Amino acid sequence: MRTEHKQRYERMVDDLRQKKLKLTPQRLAILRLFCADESHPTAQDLYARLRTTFPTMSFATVYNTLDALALAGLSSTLNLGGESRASRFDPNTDPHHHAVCDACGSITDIPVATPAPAASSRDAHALDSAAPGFSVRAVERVYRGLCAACRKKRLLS
Amino acid sequence: MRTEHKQRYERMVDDLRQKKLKLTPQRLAILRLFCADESHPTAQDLYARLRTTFPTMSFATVYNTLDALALAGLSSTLNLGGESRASRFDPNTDPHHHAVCDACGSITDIPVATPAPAASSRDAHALDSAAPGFSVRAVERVYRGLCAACRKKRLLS
DNA sequence: ATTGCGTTTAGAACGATTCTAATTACAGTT
DNA sequence: AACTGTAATTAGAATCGTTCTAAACGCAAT
Repeated sequence: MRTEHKQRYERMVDDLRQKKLKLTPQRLAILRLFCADESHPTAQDLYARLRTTFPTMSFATVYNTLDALALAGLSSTLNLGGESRASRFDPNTDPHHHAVCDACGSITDIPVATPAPAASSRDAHALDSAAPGFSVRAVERVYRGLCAACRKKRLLS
Repeated sequence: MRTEHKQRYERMVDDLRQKKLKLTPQRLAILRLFCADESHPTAQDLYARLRTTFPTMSFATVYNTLDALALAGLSSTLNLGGESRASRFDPNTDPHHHAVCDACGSITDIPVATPAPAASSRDAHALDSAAPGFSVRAVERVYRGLCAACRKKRLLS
């Protein structure tokens, strides 16, 4: 786990270096926080935590850095609606789905189960019938429901 | 097709009546536009078209009406990111997925292919391993890529 | 040490949505 | 058909998340 985060961090730093982008202390701090964060934080979340060590940090810097990572394919941006309309940022580049809790908004990564060929061929057919000529680049799946903790709370009340 | 839209409209009107909500001319106009619109319009889209017949229509009215429908389960709200961050509204209550064009932002409904039991059991297992105790209410799937028209344009340039 | 250009900063601007307080008008009652 | 309670509409302000701006700054190549 810890090593996985470290690898993420190193891939991110390497990418900035390769692209001749500057390794500013602000950027490195953002990367360090972000690559170890499984909670799919908002820009606000990161900003708030960064301000404790960089009192002058600006929102633009957070967004700029996250944009650079997304452009490099080292992170992605999730728009899942719900209470807050804020984007959630995801440093996990392995193929995965998301389980989103209706009550608390928590997001959990779900590794993809390699699909049965029969199922995927049926899906491909449905897609081609409804949207002929559409070329798929990526498929996203979101499970909506209640996480274990919120389900428990709901049963009590 | 036409009858399908009419049925949607009637379900919407019936629901408002049952809930003792008032059938104002503004609401009826919104329903008429919306239930026949396959383009997954934004609130802006609807507002702009409604203003031609209701020059005094307010945004709040559009949002209020769409909220009422969503609450009744007669429509849903899509947050798909992309260029504009505006929500897209969907009057189709049949189970379906969405194909979203990266270039033009168009959204196409894809009816669900009934999944192979083997595949869905594998998915359930992956979900339960990664998010134990999560109770699923709904599953959303989004295909990202290029629609036929945008793919064609891209090949030419 | 110098210097060029990418970065950061604070704050303004922006787009989408929600809220507010005052006005209007539906629909049930007489 | 007039009356009335209450929900709905309106214009505009407020809010939230995000992007832009122009000036100051500082990394890294020389």
